[in-house]
Amino acid sequence: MTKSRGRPRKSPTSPTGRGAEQDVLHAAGELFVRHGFARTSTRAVAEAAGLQQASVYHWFRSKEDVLLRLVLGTVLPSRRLAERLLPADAPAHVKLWALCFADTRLLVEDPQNLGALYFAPELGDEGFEEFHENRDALERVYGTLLEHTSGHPATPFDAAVVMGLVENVILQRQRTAPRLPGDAADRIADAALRVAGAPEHVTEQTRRRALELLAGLEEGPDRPRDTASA
Amino acid sequence: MTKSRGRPRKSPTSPTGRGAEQDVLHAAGELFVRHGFARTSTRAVAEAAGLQQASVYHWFRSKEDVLLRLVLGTVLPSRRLAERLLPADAPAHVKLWALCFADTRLLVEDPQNLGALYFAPELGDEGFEEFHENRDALERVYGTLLEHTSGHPATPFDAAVVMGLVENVILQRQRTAPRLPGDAADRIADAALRVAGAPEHVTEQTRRRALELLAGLEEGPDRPRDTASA
DNA sequence: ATTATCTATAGATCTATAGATAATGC
DNA sequence: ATTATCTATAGATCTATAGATAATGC
Repeated sequence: MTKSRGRPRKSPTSPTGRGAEQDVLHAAGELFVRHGFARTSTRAVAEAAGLQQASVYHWFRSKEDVLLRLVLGTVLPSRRLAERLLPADAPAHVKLWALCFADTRLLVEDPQNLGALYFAPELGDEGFEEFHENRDALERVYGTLLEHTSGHPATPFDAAVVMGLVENVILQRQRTAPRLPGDAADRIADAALRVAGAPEHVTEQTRRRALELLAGLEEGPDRPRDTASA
Repeated sequence: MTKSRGRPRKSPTSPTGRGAEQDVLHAAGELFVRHGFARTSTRAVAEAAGLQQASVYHWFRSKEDVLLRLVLGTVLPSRRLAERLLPADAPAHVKLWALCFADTRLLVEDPQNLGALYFAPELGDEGFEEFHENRDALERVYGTLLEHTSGHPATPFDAAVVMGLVENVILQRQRTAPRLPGDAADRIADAALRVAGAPEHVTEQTRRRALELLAGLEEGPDRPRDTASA
């Protein structure tokens, strides 16, 4: 634990314990999801992060920049997962089930439900192109796996319907009462195969093979083992 | 065409031709959907409606009141449709297909895509209880028809998945490129039956019977024929 | 010297209300 | 008298910048 660099904060504890930048992202995530981006002031973010309002601008160029960082942090893991699944050596229906399952699980297990920010109208503004490129790439993977699963050409509409099945859990989490069952990810992935016209593949075998595939990916190529690097 | 009552407007033409209240609702719908509720000022609404900012408050108690009117105007037709379909004399799978089809069509054919307002974080504020009651009632009808179609108990999660399939077209409409095929409503309703575990009912016969059922409802009970009432 | 924070504030909003005004209705 | 509009504005924001300050690094 090295001593911190600049002037000390008035309230000297970092809420996340991981520095001011993370404090701001964490506070903003919570407030943007709960109240919406436009209605959350930089003052409210700073206060929740244990800083003065102006200090946010040492770490971020604008309020929009904070939002961009949050949505990129949410869509990038989904995209990486999808693009590592796509070339895997397994039947298309197993890969589609695995993608829906793992992507749903990412959304369900995010403590802040940051996926809710995907629906912010501000994402239509200039400066969010990088987010949309990544989301579009993810949607194309859904389309490709859907096509290979169903055996028919899949339109962007079809891909969006399946991906919408997954993203639907974001909206369910936002409702007041807790609605998501513990096996939500399995059930969304099952539903995706049914929508894809492959209900005969909704089996224990598909689920088992998909989970094995995902387990393999986690220690697979491009993802070096988490060896304790002293 | 009677003469108008109060002081004349500075710009004397009503954009909708249906009076100031409708002008405000139409302008607000357009702007709230495009830019979001929080980022749309009452000044912008008034200008698009051909009024001065303060005149909005002759017709609405607050900006939130405008939003409430818009979302009620969108969810109420869906709820009415659902509750007239529910007791109809037809198999559950036909009624479920009909509900998904008709509800999707309402969303797809709304010129302003007002369904986008369902996702506004402001709907979580106090004062929107009436909206949520109506949306919840609609969701319960989805759940009941799903249960009767699949033959299994349906959880709130299951109902929300099917209703989410329908509402997904709202989000697809918001994306830049036009993605919705002409038969989007049919395809969503087909997908709903597949998710419900009844792919064997995705047939021309189901579609035909559902369309007949809907045609019957339009002139059926509680909906007096649109006779020219001079 | 560098860094991260702080204080202070400019300038631009934005919502809702108060009260005046210009029509029609009776 | 009633209605629907208008003008003007109070009071409360909100974002981003300027510049001071209090640490550590060398």
